[in-house]
Amino acid sequence: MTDSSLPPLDLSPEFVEAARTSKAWPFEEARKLVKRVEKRDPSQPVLFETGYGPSGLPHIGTFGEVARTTMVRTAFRLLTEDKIPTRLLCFSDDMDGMRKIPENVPDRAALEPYLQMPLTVVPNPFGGEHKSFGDHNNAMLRRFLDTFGFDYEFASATEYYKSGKFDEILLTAVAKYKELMAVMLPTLGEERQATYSPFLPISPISGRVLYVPMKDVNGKDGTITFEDEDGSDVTLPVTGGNVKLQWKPDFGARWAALDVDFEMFGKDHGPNMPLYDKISKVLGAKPPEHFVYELFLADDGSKISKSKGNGLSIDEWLTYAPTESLALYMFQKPKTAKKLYFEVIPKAVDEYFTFAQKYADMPVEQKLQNPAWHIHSGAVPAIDMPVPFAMLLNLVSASNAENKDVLWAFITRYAPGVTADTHPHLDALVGYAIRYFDDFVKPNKSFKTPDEVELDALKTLDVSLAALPADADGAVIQDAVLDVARQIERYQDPKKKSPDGGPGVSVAWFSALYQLLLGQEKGPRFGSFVALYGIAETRALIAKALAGAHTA
RNA sequence: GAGCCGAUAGCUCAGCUGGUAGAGCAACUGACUUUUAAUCAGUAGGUCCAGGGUUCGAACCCCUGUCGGCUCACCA
Repeated sequence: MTDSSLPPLDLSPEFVEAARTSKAWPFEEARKLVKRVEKRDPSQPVLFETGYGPSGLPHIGTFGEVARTTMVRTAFRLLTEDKIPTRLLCFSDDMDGMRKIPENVPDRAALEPYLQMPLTVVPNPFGGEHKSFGDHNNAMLRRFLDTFGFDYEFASATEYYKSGKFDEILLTAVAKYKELMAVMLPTLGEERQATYSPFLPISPISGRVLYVPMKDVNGKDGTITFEDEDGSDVTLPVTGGNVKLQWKPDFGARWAALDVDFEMFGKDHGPNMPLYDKISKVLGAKPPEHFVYELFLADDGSKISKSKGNGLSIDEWLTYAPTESLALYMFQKPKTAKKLYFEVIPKAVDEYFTFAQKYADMPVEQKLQNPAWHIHSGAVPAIDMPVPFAMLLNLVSASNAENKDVLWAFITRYAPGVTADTHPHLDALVGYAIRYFDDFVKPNKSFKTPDEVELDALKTLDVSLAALPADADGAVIQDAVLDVARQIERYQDPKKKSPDGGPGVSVAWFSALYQLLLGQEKGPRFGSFVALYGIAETRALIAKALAGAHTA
């Protein structure tokens, strides 16, 4: 991944000008960055970082963090007319010890001997090409990010530690051990204070990451001395991957070592921010600009927890809606706790397409406020979306559309000239709508078991449909359906009149059809439904109802 | 206990730099349908949490309070 894969940005003067005062939050953040680097050598890249704890799978928060960071990055590029290079580093803490065995791995017992060892030492429980569990998770992360086309560079903590990229900062940390401790100790409880160490040696004996007190810290030699697992004192150089830093110092040290300019994180890190900053300063760096975003809540306002299974996973979202809709959700109000549950999806989808459609006609100031600009890193595609997603979801259940063709038939009727070929984005939404139908509408269908009268009625209807030409239109079919009901007392309605003056047909007839054939209380206009759905297919529904197959 | 966020129509939320309150859904009415879905047109609905301040003017800015939520206090 290089800069060249970033989309080109419209850098015309009115855009740059508008960016300077734009209220959109990515610009607010980016302006802080501009100030930060204005006196700096402009050839030095501005580094954006996101962190990743590799003990779990990438999730919706991972997406949000990278997407939002990219939005700030794009805003920064526009503000600086793309004259200052930018990088986005996704840093994986894969040298952390495996503190517990994840739930979602095969043969958990096999991992037991590797507890507390760096994740890049733990064998990969999934087997396959990746050497370690850490490598596997890293690969998952990269595949995940690549799916969305993010521009980023991947970094592995293990690689950075072992290759010596952190040696200099580690030596500084040893030299400033006392200052580091002075920062850390007041934040800890008494018990923890007694054993705390910013350095976590990797035991040469067991290979585990040790949380042990330091017996000696030698700034001159760059070594630490501690009691290893067999009780003997061991002295190790802090460099070369022998020792890693404990979480909080690790954060600050990484910032200092890499000259990170910007990093955002969730509210759970918020209170630690000043601490990270202090560490970073002790180690001689200017801490990056940061941005604290809110966490998501489940629909009842409780926090999302994977074990509870509340809330919504990224897979669930992307099963029913395009990525852009999720990106929109991430763009909107990053600082307020938003509820994340299924019902927000259709709204996000429709809003996204509305924003994307309006984009071209907006004045520049509004373009930069338009979420679509941020979602697409400035390159907003031209989109025509004649049918809202919310309508598709209604339509899909109203029309019993089990496949795209049926749904498309209804759509083309509603919006003549609109087809899958002319509107590929809509076609994608149609696909999502069908999944929604399969997963939410279908399972909730409840078919009525036909009684005597209904059995007879269905048989008659079947015969009558069979007599129609295959290409009969909706009106003809509707008449045939009504004719069937006219002969049945239950479905006669004296208040209405048939064309020949006899009693009309009651709505009960159609309700019965929906309940018997579609498993729904309500349904489409029956004649036009059959025309679109197919006479043969409708007769198949009837056959099923007659056989009692629906209720089984 | 500390920090952050929120409180606007029945529900979910918009309200950008202060200028007579908006949308979607729900409700109701009607149109199209010889009857049913979608659709379309329309109607109704709000002391903008409370109190004070700044202002010609506050949902918006400042202060105080009330209520709700989340995060952190061990670990990443």
